Amino acid sequence: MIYPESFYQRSALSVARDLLGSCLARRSGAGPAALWRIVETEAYQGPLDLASHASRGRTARNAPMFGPPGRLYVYLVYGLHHMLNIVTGPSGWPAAVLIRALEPVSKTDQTSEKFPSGPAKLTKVLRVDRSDNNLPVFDANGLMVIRSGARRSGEKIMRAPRVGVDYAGPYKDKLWRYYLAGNPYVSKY
DNA sequence: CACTAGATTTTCT
DNA sequence: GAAAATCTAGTGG
Repeated sequence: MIYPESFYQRSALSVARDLLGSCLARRSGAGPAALWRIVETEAYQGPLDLASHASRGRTARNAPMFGPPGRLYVYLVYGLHHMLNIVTGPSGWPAAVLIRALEPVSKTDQTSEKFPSGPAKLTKVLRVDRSDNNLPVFDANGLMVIRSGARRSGEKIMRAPRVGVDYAGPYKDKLWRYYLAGNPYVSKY
C-alpha cells in the first residue's frame, strides 16, 4: 500500500519517525521496482528551524518545501551531492524529512557495492537528481513510499541530534534525527 | 586508526 | 567571497 498524500500532511517529526521501516520503491523503465527499507531520517521543521533552508525565507531552491506535502525536495549540497527529502505539513508551512540511509531489499541490489548508508550515497544509488524535484511520492510511478517491510520485532527507534548543522544555534541540539537501533546501514556518526 | 583537503553549486553578504 | 542538511582519497601515526 502506498501512503496517501494525507500521510505527509502532518508534522515532520511524526513523518520522520513513521517512515522508519517503510519501503522506498524506485520504478525505472520495465521490470519490477527496486525496493529499499528506510532506516534513518531527519526532520526539518518550519521557518524558525535554523538548520532548515527555509529559515532564510523562500528561494528558488527551497520552494518545494513551501508547497503541498508528499512531494520530493531534491537539492545539491557542497556543489556535488544530491539530497532526497519528502515535503511534509500543510501548504505554506515549510518542512521536510531528509532520507539519510536505506537498507537494500531487492536481491540484485544487495549483492553489489551498493551501500546506501548516507544521504549522498543513496541518491547516487537510486539515481535521484533534480529532475525528480517536486514529484509526488504517492503515485504509482517513479519514486514511491510503501507501507511494507514494517519494523521487525525488537527494532527500536532511536533519536539523536541532526548531522552537519552545528551552525544552527539552539536548533542544532534538537533530537530530530531518527534511526533504527543497530541497523548496519545507518550512517556512521 | 585519526585527520585533512578537495570536489564545486546555491545562496547570502 | 564564503559556507553549506557530504563523501572520498590521501597522509601520517
